[in-house]
Amino acid sequence: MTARRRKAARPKAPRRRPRRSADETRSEILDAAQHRLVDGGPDAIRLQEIARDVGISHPTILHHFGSRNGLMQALEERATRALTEEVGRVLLGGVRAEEDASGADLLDSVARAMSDRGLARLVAWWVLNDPGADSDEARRIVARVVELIRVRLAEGGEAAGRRLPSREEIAFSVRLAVLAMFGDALIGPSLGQARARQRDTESRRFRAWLAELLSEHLGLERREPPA
Amino acid sequence: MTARRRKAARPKAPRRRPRRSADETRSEILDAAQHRLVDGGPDAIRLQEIARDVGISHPTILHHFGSRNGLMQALEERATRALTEEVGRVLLGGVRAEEDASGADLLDSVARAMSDRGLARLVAWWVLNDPGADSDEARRIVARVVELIRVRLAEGGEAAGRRLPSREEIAFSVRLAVLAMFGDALIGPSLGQARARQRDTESRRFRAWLAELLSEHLGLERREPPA
DNA sequence: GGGACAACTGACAATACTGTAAGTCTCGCC
DNA sequence: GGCGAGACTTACAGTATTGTCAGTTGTCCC
Repeated sequence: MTARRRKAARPKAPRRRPRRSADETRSEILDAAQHRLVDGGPDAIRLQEIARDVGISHPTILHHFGSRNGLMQALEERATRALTEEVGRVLLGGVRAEEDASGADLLDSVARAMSDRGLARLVAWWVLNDPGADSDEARRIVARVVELIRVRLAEGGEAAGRRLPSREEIAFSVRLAVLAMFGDALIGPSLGQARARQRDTESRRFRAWLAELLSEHLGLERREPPA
Repeated sequence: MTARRRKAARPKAPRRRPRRSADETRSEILDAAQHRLVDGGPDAIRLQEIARDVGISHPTILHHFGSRNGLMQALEERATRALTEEVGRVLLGGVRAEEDASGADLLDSVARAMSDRGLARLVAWWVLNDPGADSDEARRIVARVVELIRVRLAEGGEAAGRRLPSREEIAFSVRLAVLAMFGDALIGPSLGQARARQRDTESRRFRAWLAELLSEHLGLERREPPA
């Protein structure tokens, strides 16, 4: 009675299956996983459900990522890279391109990445799951941003003969901006005083206000492009 | 072969068991659950482990809370109440008691509640798990704080003949402070530029800096108590 | 064309977790 | 002292989820 422990998979309906490349599938799996993570909470990452979303069977996920943990790690890596690139793009692009990418636009970009693309939730999730985590990546980005701002302040300040804020002061400003956008994406709407309809407007006003506050504090207010 | 589906629990060693009151046990269970949630991540709430922490069997938890969900709900309720009380205590007490509870102390209190007691993590967890959540409680607290500050500004401002900031401006300031403390508790250390040893000092400096920034902006800087 | 490699699958195993049943023991109360 | 309520336990059921196995099929390359 113990024989035949396994039954072979039989070709039920040998339907022609279009096959994707490994990278393509991996990417789709990651997309689905991220989607679920972002709007379903941490418990929403079930291999079977992700598989269903993508239209594959769940062992395929294991085939590609080795284990559930492997999937999570891949997800984290990909998102970190995306975040880094986003920040780099926004900052380098935004700051250099136009003369006045002052404050508000920059904050808006970061805010969009944080909330629209679920970055804040992703980050929050990692932090919760891995309390001791300590991202050198983030530190490095902040450091770079601080230097960028310093350079810009030096350029603009010379002409006006203003005093240059200390590195710490700049670092604190950046930290504040990041924390505010991060927190805003998570709990901002619950803190707003406007009615539900106008939360978005309120958030935008808040960002503008913050940008103004910081520029003012750092002495970065170069307004009125030559009319 | 189908009889005797259940075996009665037999008195293995009729050890004298000291019995706690229901409230006591409930409270201990909640403590353990919160502890696990705060420093083990969202997946760390397992009935069996909580039961082990407390020194009871897991059905006892179900006996007291009905279901796992019931436990979570109770946890949320208790923490919300604690938060509300904390904020109220700090604000009403802190603002009224001494003349100069200005900014920094207040931020420190909130920060302590957020990080030491794991409130930030708790909140983050709820937000992640319940994306649509929208806390009226939080909104109400913010509103109350705004009014308090307004009153205080009006008192101090009359003498100095300063212009009173708009409600929105105050609201934004409060929002910023809350977001900053919330975010700081979660990802602050990963953003700091100091080496690991001095993160605490850096955080404190950051709070002081923020308090200064906000007081200045709101025109709340009444320094130098009569020497 | 044929062979190797890898994408992919269905069936199953193993495990872990929540929840239930039924009974024991303690305490407060009359 | 007896009794009822409820705190608490053991044993078990049910189910969901990750992971394994062995096999099939498409694709690339010679």
